[in-house]
Amino acid sequence: MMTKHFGKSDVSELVSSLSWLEEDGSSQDGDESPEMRGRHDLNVGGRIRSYTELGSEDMEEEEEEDDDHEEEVGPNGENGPKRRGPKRKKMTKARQERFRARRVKANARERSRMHGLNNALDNLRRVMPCYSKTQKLSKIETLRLARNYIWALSEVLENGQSPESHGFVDMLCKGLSQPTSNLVAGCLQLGPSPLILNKLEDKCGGSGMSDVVAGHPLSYPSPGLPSPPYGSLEASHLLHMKGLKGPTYDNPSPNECSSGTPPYDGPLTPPLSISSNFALKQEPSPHDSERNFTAHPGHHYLSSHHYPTSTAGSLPRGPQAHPVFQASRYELPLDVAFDSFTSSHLIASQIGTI
DNA sequence: TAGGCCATCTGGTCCT
DNA sequence: AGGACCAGATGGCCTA
Repeated sequence: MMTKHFGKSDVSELVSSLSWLEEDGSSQDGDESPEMRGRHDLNVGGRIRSYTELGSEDMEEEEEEDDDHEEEVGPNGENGPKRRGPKRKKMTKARQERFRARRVKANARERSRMHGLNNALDNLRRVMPCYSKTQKLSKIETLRLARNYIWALSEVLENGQSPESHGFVDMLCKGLSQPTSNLVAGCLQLGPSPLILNKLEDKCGGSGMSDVVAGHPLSYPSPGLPSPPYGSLEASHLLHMKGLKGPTYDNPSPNECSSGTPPYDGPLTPPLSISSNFALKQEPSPHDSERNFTAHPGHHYLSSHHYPTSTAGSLPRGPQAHPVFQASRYELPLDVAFDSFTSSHLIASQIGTI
């Protein structure tokens, strides 16, 4: 089977093409075409009534209203703009039925199209570094995190930056809402709970995989910390990151041991191809200079200063973060939550105690 | 109750 | 002609 390997320039282009995700809010009004603006005008003047609300009589009524508008008189007495295009035919009963049938079919297609889109988005969620079945990222947060993830990994490729570093988490959290930032930071720093590790151990017979995961600095067991639904770093992701550190790593199949989440049956292309990307000759991308991302080493990435709370409280949905974890956003209860040297050192250095 | 997110319906446009 | 795609409108659900 042929596998396409993406080089750094590909990654850069991809990240650059997603730059609109950085904008706060999803409005793209600025890109609106004149036709679309015209369409807005057509919508002015009343709510569009759906055909689930309209009986056939209502449809006829609406048709008559439309006919009346054709001779509309403007505010100054002049004739208003007439509707362009061919004059509408009278809605006969048969036409109404055909129209209705067409509409029903189109609705069904649109529904299934959107379901397909949502499935794809769900698959994307599963390869994100903090996939949680119970605390689903919203669509926009998923896209933003995906963009950040790609960008962060490209930085790893380019600069050899450690995926365990503060900067890596910083990049991942860029532009995300505070709850999502907390989720990501928590997943990457605190790693899966002992429960997950135990599960992995059970599944893997207490050898190999569990050692690998437990040995990873990112996955240091954190007694007293909440277990999912606060999200977890998938074992597969740990493996990817571990794989970045050197060629001696024994990389078992990610499908052999999962961390309690359903196995993703689709291709795991983005993370799995990372190590092979190291072998590629990296060429500077023309988009490199266009990237306006900057890592912010030294920032407290758990602080509200860095991650505005404009959408905080709405994302992610579902059970809210554990009080201890929430409190850690500001108070950093090192003795309770961060008992590993790595995490404590990291957090302590951020708050300036070292 | 307000605000965010989401699913659905809808009509317009483009393409085959 | 019909399907895919898109964006606006709407209402429901949920959480703070």
